[in-house]
Amino acid sequence: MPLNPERASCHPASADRALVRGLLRWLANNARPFPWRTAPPGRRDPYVVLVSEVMLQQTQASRVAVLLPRFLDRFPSIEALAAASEDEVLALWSGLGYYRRARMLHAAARACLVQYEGRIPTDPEALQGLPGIGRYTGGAIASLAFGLPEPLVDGNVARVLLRLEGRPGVAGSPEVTRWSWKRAAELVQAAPNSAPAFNEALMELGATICTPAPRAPQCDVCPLRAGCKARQTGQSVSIPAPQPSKSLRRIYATTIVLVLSGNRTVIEQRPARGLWASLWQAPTLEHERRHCTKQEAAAALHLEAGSLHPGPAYTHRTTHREICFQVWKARVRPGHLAACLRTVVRADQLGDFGLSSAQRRILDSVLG
DNA sequence: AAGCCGGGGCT
DNA sequence: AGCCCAGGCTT
Repeated sequence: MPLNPERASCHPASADRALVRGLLRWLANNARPFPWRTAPPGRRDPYVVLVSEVMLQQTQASRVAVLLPRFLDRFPSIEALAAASEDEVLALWSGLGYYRRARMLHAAARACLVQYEGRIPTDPEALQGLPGIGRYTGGAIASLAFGLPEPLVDGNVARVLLRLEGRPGVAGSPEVTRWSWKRAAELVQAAPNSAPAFNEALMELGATICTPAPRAPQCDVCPLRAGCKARQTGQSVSIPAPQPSKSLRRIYATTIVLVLSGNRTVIEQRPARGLWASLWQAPTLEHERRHCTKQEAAAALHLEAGSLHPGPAYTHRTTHREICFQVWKARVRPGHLAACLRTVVRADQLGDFGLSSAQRRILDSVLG
């Protein structure tokens, strides 16, 4: 008689408790110091947990470690964030990518003011009702800030759990997601009082020891190596299976950096939807198949073709786009600017605007 | 269920 | 240079 798969994956609570204990011992000596880890897990400032966890979505911790302090310095409280303009929030998010997160975080701060008297709710259901907060981020706030025994599963946790179990599956697939949350909930139930530290330990182990391909996991120093099925069967590297590759779209972008007296330049705002939505940039023309010609670029800005001088060229890659930038540079007098080019800023004011990394790099290189 | 949204680090 | 990682929302 075949085993019921649900029964076959059942774990004795005593084994789960031992696993939790092992991880907690390991975390005590191996947690990396990060700006959002200023208090023990379960007793952190909910606002700092909210901001850092939204930043950490799809973003490496080392990157967040650099940019979080600047953000918290400017917006030290949920009231300060709610009172800010969206433009300024985007400026402080510049360089982090996935800029919709910044808008939703801003909206979440305002929602907390309106609905919860400026407090961040403790209930996971209420948390998930806030913009930009899903199952993972809601669990992280409930657990790491409020100390509740809530499970949480991010990419690191899913990978660790899959390898422990020797369970194949494609990262991020619905089936893997379902199973990971169920397993994480079982483990949290095995030691509800230690849930926050346990959650953090699982994520930290995944980030530093049980690393994703192509980095080889450091199984020889893993606190869970004795009970890891993937290690026993030599499958650590092949679990989880890679996601099917996505198609890459190429875009040809022609950017014209206008230089005015006093080291000033002209910027424009991108459309509210799509790539780099609502962010600022030097005037840019985008095409599907080729760069526009020097004449086309000059005509679009009502300049003489002779006033354009070649600048740097480089390719900017994102997950599913390749943007080939061709840069032109033109010195112009303020009185000769076309009407559509009305936002003139000093080079040293560009930090006050939300710019993509690509535009930041272009403007920095041309304006010095 | 599938597609959209950046950026940086690894080998 | 090429390949990889990862939440939440929208459609």
